[in-house]
Amino acid sequence: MSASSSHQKNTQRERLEAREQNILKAATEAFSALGVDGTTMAEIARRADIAEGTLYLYHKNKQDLLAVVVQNFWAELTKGALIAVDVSLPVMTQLEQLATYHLAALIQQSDMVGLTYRARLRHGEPEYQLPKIREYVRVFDQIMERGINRKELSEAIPLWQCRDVFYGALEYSSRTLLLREAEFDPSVVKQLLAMFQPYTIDQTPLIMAGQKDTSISNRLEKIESQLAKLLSDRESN
Amino acid sequence: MSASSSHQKNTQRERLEAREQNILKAATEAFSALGVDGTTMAEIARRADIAEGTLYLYHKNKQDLLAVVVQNFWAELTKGALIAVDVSLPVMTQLEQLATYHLAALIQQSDMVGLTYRARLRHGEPEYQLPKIREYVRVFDQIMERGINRKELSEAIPLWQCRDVFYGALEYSSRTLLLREAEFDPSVVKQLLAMFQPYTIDQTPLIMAGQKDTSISNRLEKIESQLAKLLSDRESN
DNA sequence: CATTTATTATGAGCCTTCCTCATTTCACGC
DNA sequence: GCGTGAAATGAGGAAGGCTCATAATAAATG
Repeated sequence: MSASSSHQKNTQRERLEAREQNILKAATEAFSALGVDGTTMAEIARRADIAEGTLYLYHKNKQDLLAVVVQNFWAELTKGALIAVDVSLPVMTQLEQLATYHLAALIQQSDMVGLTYRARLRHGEPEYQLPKIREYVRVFDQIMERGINRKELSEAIPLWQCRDVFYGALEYSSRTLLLREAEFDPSVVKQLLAMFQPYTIDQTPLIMAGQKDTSISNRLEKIESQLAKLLSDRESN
Repeated sequence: MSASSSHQKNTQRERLEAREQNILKAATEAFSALGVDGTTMAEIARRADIAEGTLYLYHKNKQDLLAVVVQNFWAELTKGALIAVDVSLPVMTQLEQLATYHLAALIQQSDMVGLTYRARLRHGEPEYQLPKIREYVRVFDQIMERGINRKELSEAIPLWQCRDVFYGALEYSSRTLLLREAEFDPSVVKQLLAMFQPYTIDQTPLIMAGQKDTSISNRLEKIESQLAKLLSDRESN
């Protein structure tokens, strides 16, 4: 089966693989454009240029096909996130990169968020979580672990709660921005990261000394960032 | 019902109202237990003890019925939230009450979260937001406004971003807790509120008096110098 | 090449579900 | 009672998910 060079163009397996990709692409575009309920299996078949029955050779049913589409999306997102994050930088910068990447992706491909909620609903429903999403979430966890190892983050940081704040806030923010038909807004990321400041271990000895009153130092940080923002805004005018 | 002794039991309007409530209850229970796709109009009609066609005298279609169910849920939640929050207490305490109430509700009625996502999908889809949810969200906004008025919160607080962090984090946290089959966890609320600390204006005179703390004045000086630098840079352009 | 065998593709048709509408039942005033 | 308008009904149309008997194609064999 290896010496298939004599055959026409592709080995059977390759043709099947290509067909599979074709179906995935057709389904993704259809679901994205028309929604789950608005998309019929006939429509997907038409877009993939195959018969309706053929779909069922590749996917058990519509729900299964949707799950594959969604999983594929998150797998691609994971690849992009790993590229967007530069591990050589301070972890707070890495978090900023991830947050920026994530928010931009949610805004740009907002349909996929809805499809993801839909794909989770398996009919035997312990609210199953898709494996590829787990992998994506791990990108955040890895950054945090790195932060702890490098002593840039407190060991006492409540990891999973921070994760929920991070992703939860970004998803809601993306929805707000879309609702207002606004563009990507970097201040969202800024504000969010500012909230994680209390968990950072400042590297400069100056701050180490002032660590006793976090409330005040946070307020100052707030002023600093706002000031910076105001100034940059003025500059752009 | 006592005064209308001449009539059988109820006036027609009351009977219709009761019927409406019956349908709402039947639909809510069915959707909640079986999911949207798992619930047929026939099943709802059966539970409400009416004919299938009758459903369509009260609701345009299945999607519309779902929307009514979901809206009703959020309206009830709003009532509960207003009771749960004691406006005489400090705003941070009010926020804690709201967060606790919200998280508990999401955990206890997690089905409704899924139904809500489903109800949002109108087929002419600018990702419409349900009015009753808007009202619910206002509970948070009112607390924040109160905080600003009472000088317990900074005026510079980015309201909508805080709102997204608040609700986004709580929804994600509820999902995490459910996934682990864990109970309500008060530490989630604690951690979340801690992240809002930077926006609070401390009321104790202690801090007011300690304003000449060197650490603070040092950092203020730094801000001043940065500001001066930025301004001079700007001038030179 | 010819023939057999295995794999892959097809689409007519079944079944379920949403929804409509012609018909029937009911409530109420006269 | 009786007529009128409102409310309720359920049979049936329409549409979509999915199956399966059949056809086409590729691989294996002589």
